[in-house]
Amino acid sequence: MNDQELSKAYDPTEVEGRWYPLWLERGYFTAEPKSDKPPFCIVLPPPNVTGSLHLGHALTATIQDILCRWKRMSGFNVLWLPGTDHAGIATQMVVEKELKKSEGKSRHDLGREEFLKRVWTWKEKYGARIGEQHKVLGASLDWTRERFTMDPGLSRAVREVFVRLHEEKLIYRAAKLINWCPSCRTALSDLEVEHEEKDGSLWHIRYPVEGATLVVATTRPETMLGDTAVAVHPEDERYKHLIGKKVKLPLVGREIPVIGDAELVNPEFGTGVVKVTPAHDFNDYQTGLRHGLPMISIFDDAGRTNREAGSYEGLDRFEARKKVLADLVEQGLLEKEDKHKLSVGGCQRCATVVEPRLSPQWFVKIEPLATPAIRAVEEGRTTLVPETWTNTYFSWMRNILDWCISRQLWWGHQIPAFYCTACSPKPAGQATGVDFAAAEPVVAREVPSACGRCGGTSFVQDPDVLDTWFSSGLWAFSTLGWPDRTDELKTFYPTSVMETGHDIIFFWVARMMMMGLHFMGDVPFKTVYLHAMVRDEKGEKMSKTKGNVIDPLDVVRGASAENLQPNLKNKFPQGMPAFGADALRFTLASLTQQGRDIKLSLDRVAGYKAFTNKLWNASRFALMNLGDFTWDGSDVRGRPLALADRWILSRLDHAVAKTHEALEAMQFAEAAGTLYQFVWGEFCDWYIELAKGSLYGTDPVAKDSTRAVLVFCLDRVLRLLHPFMPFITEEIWQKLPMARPTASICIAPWPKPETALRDEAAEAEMAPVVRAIEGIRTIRGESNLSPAQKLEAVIQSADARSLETLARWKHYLLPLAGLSGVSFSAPGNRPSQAAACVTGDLEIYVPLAGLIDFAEERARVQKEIAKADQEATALGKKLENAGFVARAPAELVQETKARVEELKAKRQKLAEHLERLK
RNA sequence: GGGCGGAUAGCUCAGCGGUAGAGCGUCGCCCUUACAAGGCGAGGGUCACAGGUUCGAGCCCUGUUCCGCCCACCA
Repeated sequence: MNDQELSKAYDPTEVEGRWYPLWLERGYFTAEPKSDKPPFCIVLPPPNVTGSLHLGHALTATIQDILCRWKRMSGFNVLWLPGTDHAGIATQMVVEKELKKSEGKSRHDLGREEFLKRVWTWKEKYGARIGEQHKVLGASLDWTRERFTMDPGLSRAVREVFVRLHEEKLIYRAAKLINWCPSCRTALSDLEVEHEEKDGSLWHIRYPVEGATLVVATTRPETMLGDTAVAVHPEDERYKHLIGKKVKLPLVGREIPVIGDAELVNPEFGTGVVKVTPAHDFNDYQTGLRHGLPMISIFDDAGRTNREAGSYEGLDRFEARKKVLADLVEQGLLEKEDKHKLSVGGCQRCATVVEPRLSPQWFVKIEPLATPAIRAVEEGRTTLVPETWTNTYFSWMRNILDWCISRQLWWGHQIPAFYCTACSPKPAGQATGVDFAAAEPVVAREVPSACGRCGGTSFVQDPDVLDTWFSSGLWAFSTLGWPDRTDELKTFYPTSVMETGHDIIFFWVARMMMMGLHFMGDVPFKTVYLHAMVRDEKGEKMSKTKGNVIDPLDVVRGASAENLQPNLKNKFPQGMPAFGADALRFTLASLTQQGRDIKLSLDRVAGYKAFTNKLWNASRFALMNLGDFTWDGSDVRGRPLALADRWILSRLDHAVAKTHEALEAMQFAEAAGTLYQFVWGEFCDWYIELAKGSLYGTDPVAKDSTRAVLVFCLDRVLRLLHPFMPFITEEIWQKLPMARPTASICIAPWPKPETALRDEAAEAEMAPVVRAIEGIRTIRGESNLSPAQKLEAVIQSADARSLETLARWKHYLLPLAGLSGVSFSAPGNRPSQAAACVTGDLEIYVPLAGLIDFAEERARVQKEIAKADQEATALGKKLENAGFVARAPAELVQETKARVEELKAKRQKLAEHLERLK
């Protein structure tokens, strides 16, 4: 049996590296395109290829792997499909940054083609790294079906969707006011703008109007260069007579009208007069449309003032603001500046203040797509878990605006719109090229062969690319082979569960719902499980700048001190130990409470690392004591079982049922907690200790029964734990001497509850045994007696059956309570010079003459009495309450009465004992 | 301005109508031949505050105060 022996301490680093390659080689994670088994499918939310995985990814991977491994063991044809997202703007930025750092070049120095080569190189490197990280975590992904959003197949799906939506007039091109990042120099969708409350000013500026002065209030004085009206409320008595008159715009000299607009103007706010800049503010834009105002763009794509700004041309937005204000002051037109809080929109990627800008872009007309997506959730075809997110989903979907999908970037799916170089308008001052803003494109799956207007055969493709989320929106079916009608698509669509973070409900979940319903005619997934955000132990968001990022791989493999972020370095000055993937996964599962942020505490990870060690050593104990026994898989109940055996089998079955129920309800913390409690609190703390009697004894039949139960319990508990801790469970499972139904625990059948294992009688019989042992242990502990000090106990009870049970299982009592002997008798004739404990119907006395200070024992007993009194008084009050007796369930009233009686008896016995201690 | 979470033991969190729980940390006694990453025992909470419903309330309702997040065009 030497080869079966385990090392004394569990070493995850040694074990975890071994199994994954084997699982892969044997194809356990490869889904069958067609199968008689029921399908279960999750598509992994594709991580961005920007860099490495963080703890949020580890959480996602853990939860999904728990579900997939559980379903796989439960007989499902599981497809968990991995992949990565090209993450347009984010990836382009990191590569640009690296290029700048390593070669001092910009992407423009390289040119589009060369730059894209660099991005692909980056993608290969980081895409592979992400794959490796998932393997380290044990994620049972089907790597034969790995996808990338810019794979040829997925790109084809993108073009197909674009063309079809265009044909359906759900994609259109228009010059509208859009969010523009002057730093990234691209359009952004509304979602990519993050609003933040900031301290600003409200400037009051005098605008001269025929014989009078209107004072406007603005937070952005520089935009006055593009003002095309001044608005007042049509009912405002102060100003209504001025509507229709002309204002002479200061600094510029342009004459602009005073208009009345009840929607834009709130007469209560500021001065009640609003300057209108339709080309640089969303409200003003709408106002401009309502009143047919001219729209003057005063900024270029870098956010600098253009020719329209006249003498202010060539200034950055914020310089322009300073200059405008200075000039206004000089001309005595600035009335005052008030402090003012305002919400400023910043670019999601670079935080630059977003500039609303008029620009020709591509849009998705979203309302026709949103309506079915709303209905699908209303009708319960897709359920959000926790369901509190349903309202969030609805409120966004019901107020949705058209989606700007074009980006002025290089990295991404280039828009399949083609411009005929022969008949398209040319940009001013240039002989060649196409004026994209003015030209009419042909939208097509491939480059057209000839121009429908002029017959020309030379085309240029729209240089813009699509919003990254456009392709991710197709992820649930593009990855399965759409637009081809593949077997995978037929088998696995709709997918079973979408598991992702609640921060991307709008970006991703909503878009997948819309695209899935539109192109597949069915929801993309039946359940959406939205997990919480992982934060550090103080509840702060992890970020590189804060230095509180925890790299999941460091947690798994350990890290030297110099490689740790500052906060971790403080915690682990000697470096961080390797906790192992199993411990990290178990921690994440244990902290996954629905609807709450996860504050990851490394102390907790350490606690679960200890748990893996506990499981390891419990198994080690079993292996050391199995001799040449091999469990043949036969029913353990066919053997003569001792009380402890029957009891642990019954408890195990409770754990099986509870774990299963918890997983069904996606209560991962509950499932993990159940298993933790069973393994540590019942199997290790009680069963193993009780089993030692027969294992070390001489009765071969009893010995083999215990051995069979040990193996049976371990087999089951390892299977239950496997979805949470894949590595250690496989390692131990392979070592158990038993007939294995499958070559790997990965595909071993998931344990089902078996009522035949339930044994209420055994659980009831165990109760007094446990109570007696705990009572004696308490006496020992409170008296500060060494465990080595063997004690004699006298146990008395009026209930002969209790005494009989205890006597029968005396060999359980002796070792666990540390007794040299025990005697049983009816109450009365109590030992003197003894410590006492009254528990249930049991009175336990431990003679301690010469061993303890009886003054302390008296104090202890008095405390016990006080405690009993306190509880009895509280319950007594309840019983005196007529309402309680009348209305509470009879059973409860009965229980309460019984408890009071018990407490009184206990008190009585303790008091009598106290008398004898004097 | 709307909406959603959260506030329970020193820390991280369970519990969501019937006598307050776990892990870690703390304090005792122990290197008892599975495990000192361990064993046994103990201490520790007016369950944010104020009302209400109920025989009974961390648990349900109302309001208040903090903390966090999301959405929203108020210049």
